[in-house]
Amino acid sequence: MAQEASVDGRFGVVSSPTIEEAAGLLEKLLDGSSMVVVAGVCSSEYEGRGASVSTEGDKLLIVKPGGAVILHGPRGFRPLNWQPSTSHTEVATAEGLLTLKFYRRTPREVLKIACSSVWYVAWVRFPEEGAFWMYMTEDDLRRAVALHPRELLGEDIRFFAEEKRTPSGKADLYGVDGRGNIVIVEVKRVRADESAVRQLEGYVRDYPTQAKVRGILVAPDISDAARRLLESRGLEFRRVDLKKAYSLLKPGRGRSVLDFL
Amino acid sequence: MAQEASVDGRFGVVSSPTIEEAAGLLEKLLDGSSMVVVAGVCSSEYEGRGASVSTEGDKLLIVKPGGAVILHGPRGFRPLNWQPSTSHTEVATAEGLLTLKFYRRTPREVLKIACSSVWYVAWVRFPEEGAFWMYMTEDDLRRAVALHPRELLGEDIRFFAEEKRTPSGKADLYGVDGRGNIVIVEVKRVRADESAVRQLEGYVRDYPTQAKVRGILVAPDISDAARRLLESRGLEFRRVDLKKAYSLLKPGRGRSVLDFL
DNA sequence: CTCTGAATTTCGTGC
DNA sequence: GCACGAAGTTCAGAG
Repeated sequence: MAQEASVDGRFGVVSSPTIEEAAGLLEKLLDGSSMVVVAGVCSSEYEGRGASVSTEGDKLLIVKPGGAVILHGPRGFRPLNWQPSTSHTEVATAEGLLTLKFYRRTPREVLKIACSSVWYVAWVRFPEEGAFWMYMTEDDLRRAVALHPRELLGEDIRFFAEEKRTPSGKADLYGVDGRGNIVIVEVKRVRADESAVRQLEGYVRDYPTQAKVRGILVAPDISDAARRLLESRGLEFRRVDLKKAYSLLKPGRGRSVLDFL
Repeated sequence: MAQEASVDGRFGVVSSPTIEEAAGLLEKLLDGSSMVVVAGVCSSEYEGRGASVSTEGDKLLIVKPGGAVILHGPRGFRPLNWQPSTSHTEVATAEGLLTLKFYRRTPREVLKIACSSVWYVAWVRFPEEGAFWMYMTEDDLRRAVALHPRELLGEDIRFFAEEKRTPSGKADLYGVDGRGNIVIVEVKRVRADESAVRQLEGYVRDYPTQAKVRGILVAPDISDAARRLLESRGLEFRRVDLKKAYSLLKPGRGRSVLDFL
């Protein structure tokens, strides 16, 4: 039998609901006003860009106001199934099962969940969103390199373009070195691999000139295979210290974020 | 004041706990035995490979038996913060806040969460994991192409290698066409973009022969820019019908999964 | 361990 | 809307 606890205006919890009670609750809750959690024993089916099936097991279903649907199993960081947004939702009961269907228009896909038991249904109404900031992104690193080439690359390069379109894609940085050579820089904030070299190779090849074009891969590290590929293509690698790069961007700021590294 | 509901062997819910009650509960629950959900008003801080901060807002914290930690805000599919696995967890109360710290060894990173209110704490003990299958992956498509080149590519190609290492990376398929040309195939299950062309270009260039090597990009679609790049490099594109490809793999099976597409 | 590439990748930005 | 590339990407498979 269902037991309710603390169902006020802000949030609510109902534990051990019957299938019918859960369906009735969700009918109301899945209107986009609430961040809803359903825990129970469920199976799932996804059809769309791919297809997947999961058999009965303990699952955690999260439905957010924006229409994001996330189904977690007991293990792993990634959800078993999901829908980044939903255009239509159906709640029903059939043969002792709570069935939920989440449809998406583009791309066309559907996620079906069937629960034989529901441990609890919990929700928070009109949840408030805090602010969120992220630091130490590739954008930050690229900006640091563009502003401080001498400190980070060991030479003076005057950069004149960022994120410029070429037939092969968008290159990070374009500049001219002390001898007047065109320099194309590809920046990675993680260890560079072969795909990074392929990117740089394409951008260098695309540059419309007969003159020598230098290609420099800038990253905190590079894999052996990537380095071999890079050298065979006549490209260069410059190791960059992330702490140094990020500290160059905000010289006055406290470095608490970096101390941990 | 805390209200408990249905705390039996399998799962439990406590709503409106005090900060101290929540801390006491989590102290016991975060031992790897349970799939735990905490809803409350929290802020977060992450430091490690990158760094991020979120201010107070309604959050949903999920901690799984394997040590995965996932912090969701009210919107979006992706969590604000996470830890794919945790090596050490700390629960404490300080100045009216519930503080949780999740540490990871490699890479070295830490996620700190501070909650001023806790709406509820809910858990499922020793959750059972169901089975999971995924269909219509790139592997499936590659196998279909390798087994049915005539139907899918419009010509007979005898494939003799898959996923072979080259200096530029690992190419999907190697074969010989009717005229004895080497053919390298790159398969994509989604629309092919420029990076797919760059992959193929590298593999073709790496093939150790003076003779002509054909490079074929096989995908359901290709972007305009990718097609231009592909053609400028003398490579080929073959459109493949995913339904057809997947049905070739399992001719006898029902096609319910594909009917939706 | 590292490396490589897929992923129902999602997400943001620019066109 | 498409397209391109980053992501604290995660994940699995191979070496």
